[in-house]
Amino acid sequence: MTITQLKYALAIAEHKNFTKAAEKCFVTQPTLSTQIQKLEDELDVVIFDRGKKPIELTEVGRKIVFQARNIVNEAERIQDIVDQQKGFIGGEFRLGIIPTIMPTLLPMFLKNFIKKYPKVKLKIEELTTEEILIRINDGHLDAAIAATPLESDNIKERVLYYEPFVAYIPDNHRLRDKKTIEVADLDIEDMLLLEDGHCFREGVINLCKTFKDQIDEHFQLESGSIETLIKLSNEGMGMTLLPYLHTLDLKEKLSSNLRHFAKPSPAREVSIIYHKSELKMQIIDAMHSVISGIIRGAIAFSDVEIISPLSK
Amino acid sequence: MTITQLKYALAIAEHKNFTKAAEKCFVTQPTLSTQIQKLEDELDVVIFDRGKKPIELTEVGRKIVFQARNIVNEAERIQDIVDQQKGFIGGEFRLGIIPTIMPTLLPMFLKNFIKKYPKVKLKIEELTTEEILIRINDGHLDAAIAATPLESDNIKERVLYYEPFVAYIPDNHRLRDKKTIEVADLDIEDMLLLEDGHCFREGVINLCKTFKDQIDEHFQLESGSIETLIKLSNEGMGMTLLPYLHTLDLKEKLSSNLRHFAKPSPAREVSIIYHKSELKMQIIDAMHSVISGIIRGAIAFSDVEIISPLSK
DNA sequence: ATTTACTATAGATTTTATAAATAGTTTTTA
DNA sequence: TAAAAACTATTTATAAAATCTATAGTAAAT
Repeated sequence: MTITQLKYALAIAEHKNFTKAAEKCFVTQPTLSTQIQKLEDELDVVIFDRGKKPIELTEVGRKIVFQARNIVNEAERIQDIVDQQKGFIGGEFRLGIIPTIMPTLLPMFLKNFIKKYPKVKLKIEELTTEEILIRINDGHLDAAIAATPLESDNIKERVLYYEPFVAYIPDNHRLRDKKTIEVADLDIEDMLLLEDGHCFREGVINLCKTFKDQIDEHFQLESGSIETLIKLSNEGMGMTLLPYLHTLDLKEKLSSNLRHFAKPSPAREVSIIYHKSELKMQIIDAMHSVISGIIRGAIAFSDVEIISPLSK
Repeated sequence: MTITQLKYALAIAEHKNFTKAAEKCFVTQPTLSTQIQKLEDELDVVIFDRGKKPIELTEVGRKIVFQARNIVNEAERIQDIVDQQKGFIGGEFRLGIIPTIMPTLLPMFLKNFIKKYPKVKLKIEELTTEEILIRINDGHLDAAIAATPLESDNIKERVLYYEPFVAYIPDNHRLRDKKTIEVADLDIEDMLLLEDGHCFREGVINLCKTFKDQIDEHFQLESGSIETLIKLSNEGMGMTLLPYLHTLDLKEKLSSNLRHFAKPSPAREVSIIYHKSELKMQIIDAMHSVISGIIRGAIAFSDVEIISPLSK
């Protein structure tokens, strides 16, 4: 049994296809066939049921592949140990970001990061929180940026910043003339909410949920949903709440519709999250420090005192 | 990086000597030299400091070897998964037993066990609890039988039985004429205690400790210390306490000196303990069931109601 | 029935692991 | 301090393996 064989088995289990898995492993298909056969012979069990199309794992195969994932992960940590020793920050780093954070945060930190850590090959993907959790667990993502807390097993969180919500209030809305908004002013009946807007806590959560299905259908299909939210609001569907960073690049005409909350402002917690194994921790640390620095700058321009809904 | 290379590194780290490690790995010394060099070249770090005699691990080498232990352990679990799937109970199984359990328990279950599970190659070693914990952690033991609870991290316990203590009271002792003994009758001043006799709990623990150093010097050096204890008792050094199973094969002359405790009798908890990774769990299960069965038989002949000091 | 989409097998080639012999080190001993 | 002992590293040869190319085999889809 070799680590290579286990990697091959993982690739086949993932793609359910020898040929595709071979490509991903940068070897030919017969190589996989023979290596998997050797592994099966050595263990004297059948791992893959080639009878079914697409290929399926046998019962014991599933257990073996699960364990193979552990072994390969642990093996990769050796390189991690070496990198840490050398103070080397580099290699491939796959980062997931949720849609409502992606467009505002990415332009802010990306240049900085690749300048500071040119040896890191960043692969960034826009994914939903749900997809992110799956991919961190199966090893397809090294880390992600998402709204927290998630309280997911196996996943650790490290807070990057708290992003206040800002009310967007169109013409003719009953709250239009208020200078600052109170949480108590909010009426769920005339408010458009983003899926991520579930962070109010103190009792608003349940109200949000009544809107959630509707929101999923209308906005969740594309990443630019916050733009859509603003347009719907402009067309009289109600007020809405925007994450603070999104309000920074609104056109002047639209930004006149913004109303900040009275302090303490409700906010969402944004964290970098990663597997508990803490693989590639140096890069995660690096990214944390870069983003924290950038955000400190962005917040400095604002007049918003950020208070987390989680802090007492 | 291969699993083989990691195993070689582990062997060298353990024996601090390429030549000895090579023997243990059943390869020649140049094989180890070249494989370790390949590993070091691939990772581009020095793992072993050959300058020192005996060989030492470098700082990063220590971390790598620690991680290698993980990887190799996880890799061995693949075979474990396969065995479990096949219902196969076999392979090498290294069991540690503490001195005061070894001579009585081993003859009782060994024949039974090897008859029922002939494919298991048992390697049994008599070790102190301390040595056992070290060896379970470093992977040199698969399991052990010891007095519990130990509350050691990384180690799980599964109770096999509760073994009552029986008082051994020589001629002319003040308790000689009592039919049954109470815990309250015990006077630490005239009692010889075995190191393992620290299981009284309810306040006796501290008293035992006053004797511990003395006991270490006199009896702990050899496994037959209980015999010595009886002899010392016979020579007027005081009464003593014996684990129940030891009293079963005392000569008739000596067994007349035994006095059972009034129920509930103080007892020691004896468990099979193993690493939390639960490697070779099928064999551990098998051993547990064999020993439990045997003990149920042995206890049936006794008139001793067994009540644990831990049960309320 | 034929094509398509795979996986398995065979034979050749390259790479790798290992052994045997030996050279090079350091430490111990006389 | 010279010789021996106790090691590890290097060299060369060999056996084993991993991999490739080409092709055969097999099941599903058309």
